[in-house]
Amino acid sequence: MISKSTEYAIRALVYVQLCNWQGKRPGTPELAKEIEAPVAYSGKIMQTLTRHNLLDSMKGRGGGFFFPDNQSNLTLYEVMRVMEGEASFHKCGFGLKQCNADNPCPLHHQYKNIREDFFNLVKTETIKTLAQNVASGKAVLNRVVEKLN
Amino acid sequence: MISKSTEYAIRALVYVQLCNWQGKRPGTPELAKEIEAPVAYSGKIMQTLTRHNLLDSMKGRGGGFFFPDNQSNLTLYEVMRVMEGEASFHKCGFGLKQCNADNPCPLHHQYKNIREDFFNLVKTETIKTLAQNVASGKAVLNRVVEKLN
DNA sequence: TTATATAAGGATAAAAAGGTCTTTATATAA
DNA sequence: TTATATAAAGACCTTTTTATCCTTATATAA
Repeated sequence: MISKSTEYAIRALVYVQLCNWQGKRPGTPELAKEIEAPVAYSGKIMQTLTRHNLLDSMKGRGGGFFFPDNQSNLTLYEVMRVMEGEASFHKCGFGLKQCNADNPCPLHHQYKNIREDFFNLVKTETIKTLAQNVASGKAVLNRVVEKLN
Repeated sequence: MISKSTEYAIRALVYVQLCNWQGKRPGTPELAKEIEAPVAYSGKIMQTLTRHNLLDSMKGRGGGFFFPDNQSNLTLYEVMRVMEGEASFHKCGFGLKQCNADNPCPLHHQYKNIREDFFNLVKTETIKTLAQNVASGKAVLNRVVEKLN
């Protein structure tokens, strides 16, 4: 449903947002460590994201990644579309090339609901909303955090 | 969400069910053609399914695939579990290794609902229910059927 | 200006998923 | 018994996804 690369991308962007809120611009090694992804591969993914203008970057000493005005209203949909393409949202759960109300696969109507719920979710949630969940301590970005008593 | 191999498997099983209802036991070439999948690869998939006893087969002339008593109450869950493993049902949408109510990823609660709906769907639908949709003309198995006026 | 830290880019490699080919075992029919 | 049709099995190949390595461009700091 969501590829590993897209997962890395979303986690990375959430981390960039968190850093930006603190006036910082993380670089690839820092960000890769935080999201527990390979450094070089994370670099490639960030490259894809900046090439598609999902965020900005600065080269050179002190450089890093950041959002314009340090705020991201990117939906997960936009991230996933850049990483996997629009088609990934519309595929038949049964694998048929042609599958619609007129020529439904045997699973069409039931699967349609789930696909729509998913679509709605990624169109609603943004990097910012996810980052807020982390900032407020309601969610975690990577490894399990020890709970205090 | 569902791999191509699992899609082939489900489509093949539905076709076997339809044939069985007509007192026939399809072989690999026939079945592969019907579900529009590569013959040799279909053979491999059928091998996996019979090895896990999701259906029976007969070698030799006049052989083919069939369900005991010509009826299948296999859920899609069981097919998918054999093809992709139990883990595929429980993965975090965000890619976290540890993700649960105590240590939720930022998408945990919203994604949980979708994953549960999907789980419920594959636990409910069976090869037989899908085959019934095709037999009654409410759904198609493969290519688009021309509609008569 | 020079050293250094960074993102970008290109080539390659490793792993996983999807797919092919050839041989073997087994059942049926002539 | 022999020929033939079939599933099973094993080795291999191809494509896609994930990942690595090395070089280049660019910004900052000393």
